[in-house]
Amino acid sequence: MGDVAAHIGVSRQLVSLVMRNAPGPSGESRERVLRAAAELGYHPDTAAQMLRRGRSRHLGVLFTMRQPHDVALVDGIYPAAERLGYAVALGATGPSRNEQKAVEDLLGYRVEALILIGPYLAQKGLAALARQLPVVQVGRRIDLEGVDSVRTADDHGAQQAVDHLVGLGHRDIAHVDGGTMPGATERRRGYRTAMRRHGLDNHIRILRGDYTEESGATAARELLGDQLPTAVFAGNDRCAHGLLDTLSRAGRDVPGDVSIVGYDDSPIASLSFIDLTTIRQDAARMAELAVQAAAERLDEERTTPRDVVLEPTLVVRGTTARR
Amino acid sequence: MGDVAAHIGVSRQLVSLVMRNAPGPSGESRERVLRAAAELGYHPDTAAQMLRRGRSRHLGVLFTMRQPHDVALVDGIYPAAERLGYAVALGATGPSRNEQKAVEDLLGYRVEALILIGPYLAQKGLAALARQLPVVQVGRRIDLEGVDSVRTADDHGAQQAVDHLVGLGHRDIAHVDGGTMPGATERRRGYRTAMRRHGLDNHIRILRGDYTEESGATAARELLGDQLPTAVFAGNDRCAHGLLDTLSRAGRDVPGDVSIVGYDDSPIASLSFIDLTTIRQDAARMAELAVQAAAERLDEERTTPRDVVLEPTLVVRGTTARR
DNA sequence: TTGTAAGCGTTATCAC
DNA sequence: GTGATAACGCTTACAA
Repeated sequence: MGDVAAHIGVSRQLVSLVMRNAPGPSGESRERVLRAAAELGYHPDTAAQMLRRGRSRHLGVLFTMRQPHDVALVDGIYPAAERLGYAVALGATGPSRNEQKAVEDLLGYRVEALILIGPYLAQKGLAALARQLPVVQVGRRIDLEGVDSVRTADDHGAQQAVDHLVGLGHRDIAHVDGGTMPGATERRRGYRTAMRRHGLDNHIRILRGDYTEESGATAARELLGDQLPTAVFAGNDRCAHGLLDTLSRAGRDVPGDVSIVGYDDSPIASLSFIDLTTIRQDAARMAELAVQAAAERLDEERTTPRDVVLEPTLVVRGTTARR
Repeated sequence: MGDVAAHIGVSRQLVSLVMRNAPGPSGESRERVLRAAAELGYHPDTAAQMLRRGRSRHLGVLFTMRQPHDVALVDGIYPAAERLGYAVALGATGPSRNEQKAVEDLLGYRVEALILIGPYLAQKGLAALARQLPVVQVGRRIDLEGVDSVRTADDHGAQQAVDHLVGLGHRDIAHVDGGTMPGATERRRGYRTAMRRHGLDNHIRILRGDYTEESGATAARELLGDQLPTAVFAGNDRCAHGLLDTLSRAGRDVPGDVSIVGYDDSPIASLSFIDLTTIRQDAARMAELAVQAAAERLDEERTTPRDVVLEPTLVVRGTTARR
């Protein structure tokens, strides 16, 4: 910073004011400083800023890059955070890096709040975390002091899926669930509720799965070996994809023989050769609400937990048809 | 840090020594300090460390979360960096965040080198960047002062694909290329070379594509409407997937009617219902070499550019068969 | 092992 | 608008 100031013969604090565009400097000075900064390739040192300001104005985001829906969420978090004056620190988890480690790194950066996408932190660890800083869990409900959740009404989503299928004349509707994945319990519950509501109690059939293509494929094989339902509601789009491909390959026509509904409306759902009927979660909006929840705790001192629930919407494409 | 020291009645610098496990403190002190730190939920402030140390010991990683292969690279970078004493700062690019912005953020964190995965920074911007800090581009060749590249011998990979197909008796082999995506030029060249080497010059047939499923689907439709080759070498696995599904759906059997080879050996390739013959790029190794290249510039003062090239390997699965 | 002191790049607060 | 000065939390060097 000193270099920039020296280069155009002004004070360091003028440069400082301009760089964080604070009020004061005249338009002319602004321009001179910015030009000089660009010329010298100067960027303010974020670490020094954080230190001096006493706050980082950073939001930590924990994510796996595994689910397309999670990727969409991360995309949405950047602009939302920027609008509220926050920067984003990413912490990836994966085979070589567990949640614990990622969280510790983020705490080291003094992020002011944590947005958890996907990863399943144990309840105990979460509670401890939430005592240190606001935590927002995206995708599943958390009932803990200091933790907000932003999610989709997954039970409604599941009901929409079933209603849609029943409306098409299906009765024999199976569900490949998401096991312990975020939202899976609610989707399972919604499926059961809707089936009962339609008087299809004895058609309820739930296969264990998770949110991967392989679980869909496994379920498809099971259904083929047993008795094929006329429709399947999958735990998410990836699972639906596995179902779809495995059934097709086995000579079953989708949607001629079997209808399939996915969940998420991730990019794969709209691929021309998948063209999956699915339940849409609005990732951009969820990201926005997650950031907002964090900001409310940080800037408006909210302390009572919030559980923000969005309504999902049915997106009808080509994998469902009249029975 | 003062709190921790006060809490157990020791000096701040003892705590400092323990926290970064420097030699000196006795085993007993170590334990007491660590226990106290855990109890108080204390983590050293990374920003303050960076500032005082005068270096960040951070590697900036620019990535899109779009390609599975890129995700695998990010996974590999973490452990590799850790081994060499570096931390990782992630900069995601996507629809809402361009490379420019992501790079500036990383520079603000004073990352000591930049590892570029996937994103296609313009040559000019790259050259300017490389004057400020070491840059490692993963996935494609860059011939610039200050820029290293780590990539797979994509031309060899393409040749392996063609050789494999020719070995199975195929002659009419098309290639759906990756357009301007990283490595696509080399894969195209390798395809041409191998076809010529086998005397199949007049069977050379290249369809424009990119590294998405949709481009594979489009190419498949084109091939179906024109004249179906007996084998297709796709630009990458995602493209192969689009080809595979679209052809299957059109009633063509893979590999009965058409053989398909992908590229990357990403997770989708090994899905049971895709089971794609493909060319494997060793992402973990590439990540390691990328980190190593950066570390060499940083720790061993290497200044001459390096272009590290790995040999890919053919992975035979179920989408290729004797003609 | 401990204490003392300096300094990293920035921002904040003065008085000018 | 400038200039001087302190402070953020930590590491490092040196002496005790």
